Formats: sequence, structure tokens, C-alpha cells
Amino acid sequence: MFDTFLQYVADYSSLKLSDEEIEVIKKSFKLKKLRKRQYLLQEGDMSKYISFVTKGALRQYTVDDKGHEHIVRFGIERWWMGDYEGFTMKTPSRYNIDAIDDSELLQISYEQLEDLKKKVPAIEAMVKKIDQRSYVSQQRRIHSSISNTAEDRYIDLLNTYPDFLQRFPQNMIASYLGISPETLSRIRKQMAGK
Amino acid sequence: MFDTFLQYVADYSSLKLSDEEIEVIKKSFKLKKLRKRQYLLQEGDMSKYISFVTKGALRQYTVDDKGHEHIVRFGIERWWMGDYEGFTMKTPSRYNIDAIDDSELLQISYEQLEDLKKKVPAIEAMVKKIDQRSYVSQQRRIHSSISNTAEDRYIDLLNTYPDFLQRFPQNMIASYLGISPETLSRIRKQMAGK
DNA sequence: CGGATCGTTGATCAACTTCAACGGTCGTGG
DNA sequence: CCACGACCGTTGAAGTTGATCAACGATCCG
Repeated sequence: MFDTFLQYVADYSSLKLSDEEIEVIKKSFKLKKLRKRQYLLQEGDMSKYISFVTKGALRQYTVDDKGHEHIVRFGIERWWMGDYEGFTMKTPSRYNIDAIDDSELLQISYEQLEDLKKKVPAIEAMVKKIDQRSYVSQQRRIHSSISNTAEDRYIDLLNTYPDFLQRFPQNMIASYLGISPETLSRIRKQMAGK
Repeated sequence: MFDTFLQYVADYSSLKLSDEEIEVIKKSFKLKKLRKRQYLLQEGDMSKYISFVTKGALRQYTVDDKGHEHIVRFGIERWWMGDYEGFTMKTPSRYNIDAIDDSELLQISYEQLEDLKKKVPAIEAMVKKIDQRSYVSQQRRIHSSISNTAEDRYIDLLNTYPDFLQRFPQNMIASYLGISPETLSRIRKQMAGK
């Protein structure tokens, strides 16, 4: 599963890694396996780790007083998951993160990642690119959510992350979009007969 | 208006700036004044600059085919404005940015900012903190938009940016929240009599 | 003064939610 | 290995929330 990560670094930094760098990287991470439905993090927890997903699928979400779940983020292979907010604000997590399928993660603490960025330029470049992309995707999601109807937001999702549909049950997709499962079902039906 | 910026850097980096650093910083920016209603950037433009607002108020928004405006971001004193997405993706802007009031900006190109970050550690620390905050605030806005009713989103806004109400007309607040001006008006009326 | 902009209000309409029921599939324990 | 319960998607009916359209008064500015 390190191959996945090394490939990812190469793709994101377009820098070649030396053997020593690869060693440093390997030593910085530890492997974690999660069973389906297992928590990586629960609301109220403090977490110093972020996790690179090499296998499986996870979600980050809250549960409101009516028991409804609201998914703010999904993570699959080659995505990062973690309570970035809690770390930067030094507060307990507002979110839960759990595994939707059996998953494999590479974990690193934020401090170690800072350290690694200094030692390995490719990692620094990678993090920078991730930050840029996440800014852009968040901004677009905000824009979609204030501008579009439920159907258009669903279409946006189809275009942006076509694989989500295969990977996640429909009710979670609905939660991610901020609509009820019933509405999503009807939207899909209605789109099928277009 | 440089005082505003220097104070901002101090607040965000908690590092003291040397006189030479202050000189380098001053040389990197150029002043720009905007009249109310004047564009800083229009959809389709390419922009290499980001702007630090020392005075006034701006908004970043799109206009849909029905002529409705959708505001993704506001900017007032001590905020940054610019087409970050267009710069990182090297694409023309999807957004318009214009001045809501007469405004004063300090402008710098992205390349120069990179350069400045290397020369002045306080700037680097500042940018890092901004990135973190913007991630967190975007995530929260997304969460609010998928979880909350119009009223709750308005309450969120009141708590997060209490000054927005004084600074921006109600129809723009509505646009930012993704609701119609009429709905916001009714929500406010209804909340007043609580 | 006259026009544009802004917030408000009422009436109607469309979008989405909620509640309830049903059928299919899948995983697990007996 | 089968049966049962849990979970998931679908559908219908009714209810709620928010959008739209239109009209009006107030304010601001040139």
C-alpha cells in the first residue's frame, strides 16, 4: 500500500523521490486497518493524525438532534481524511469519521508531516497542491449549494466525482448533497426518463 | 493603509518585522482604489493579482442565465480578494468581483507573493494561517448549507460575521445565503417577534 | 424633482420533506 | 445452509418551506 502513496506523491509533486527520501517517508507513517462501520474518529475526540487512504472508503459527518446524518466529506483511495479543523483550532472534533467499507490507511501526525515537508521537497509540493485543490473544490461546492436546485447539485456531483455513485449508497449521496434520500430517488427516476 | 496591513501581518504571524522586511513588503504591493460598483475582475478575465482590502467592501459572485447574482464571498477590511481558483488552475475567472463601497486595496501578484514568502518568514506564517482559516470556514459553510434551514443559516451568519449586516444590503446577504431577498425579509420579521 | 434601489408584504406556486408502506438484497446467527 | 432481520431504494400522499410575481412605500442621489 506504500506504492499507492509513492505514486500519489509522484503525481502531485512531479518530483522524483530518492531512495533515502522513500525511507524517511516510510518511517513516518504507520498502517491502520479499519473494518466496515468502524470509527476512525468520533465527535468530541482530539486527533493529531491525518490518514491517507490506500484502500476502502470513509465519510466525515455530523449527527443532528433528530438523528440525521450530514456528510461533509467522503474519502476513498488516494484521499486524505482527518479532523483538520480540530487540529488547527486545537479543539475537539465536531465530526465523526468512519469506514464505509473495510479500509487501509497510512497515518501520520500533523507535527511529523510538518517535519516531513521540510525533509522532502516533494511532500511539500504535494501538500501545497492539495491545499489549492481543496480550496477550489470547496468554493465550487459552496457555489453549487447556494445557486443550484437539488437536481443540478446532483448533476454537478456526477460530473465532479462520477465514481461516488458506485462507491456509496444512495442515501449517503443524498446526505452529502443536503437532500433527503426520497428526493434523490425521485430525481434519478425523473432523469432516467429524459 | 500600509499600517493596516502591517498590523495584520503582526496579528497573523506573531512575528516582529524588521525595518528591511517592511521595506521589502512595501515595494511588493501597489495601491489600487476602486469606486463603488467598479469591477476588480470580470468573469472570463485572467488575473495574476490578489488584493488585500484596507478600506471598503467587495463581493465575489456569478450571474446566472436568469440574471440572478450568487455571492460566494464578501471582502472587507483585512480580507483578501482575488480569483484564487483561476490562478491555480490557470483558467479564466468564473467569477466577478466588484466594489460595494469605495475601496482601497493593496495588490500583489501571486508570483511576487511566493517570492515575498521566501524573503519574509512572517508573511509565510501569515499565509499559512489564512489557508487554515479559510479551509475551516469553508467547511463550516458547506456543513451549514447541507444541514440547516434558511433561518439557521442566517443565524450562523449572524454569529460568524455579525458586522456583515451593517456592511451589506439585505439582498446581498440573501444571495450569500442562497435564499431569496423576500425570504430573508420574512425570516427577520419572524425572528424580531420571538 | 425624478428615477433607481431597497426592503416589505400578500398571494400563488414549485420544490423539497416527512411519514408510511412495500419489496428486494444481503449478511449473520441459529 | 437457510431464515430472519436489517438495510436500502422506491413510491404515494400530505405537509412545509422557500421561490416567484406583483405592488407599494421609503430613501438616497444626481
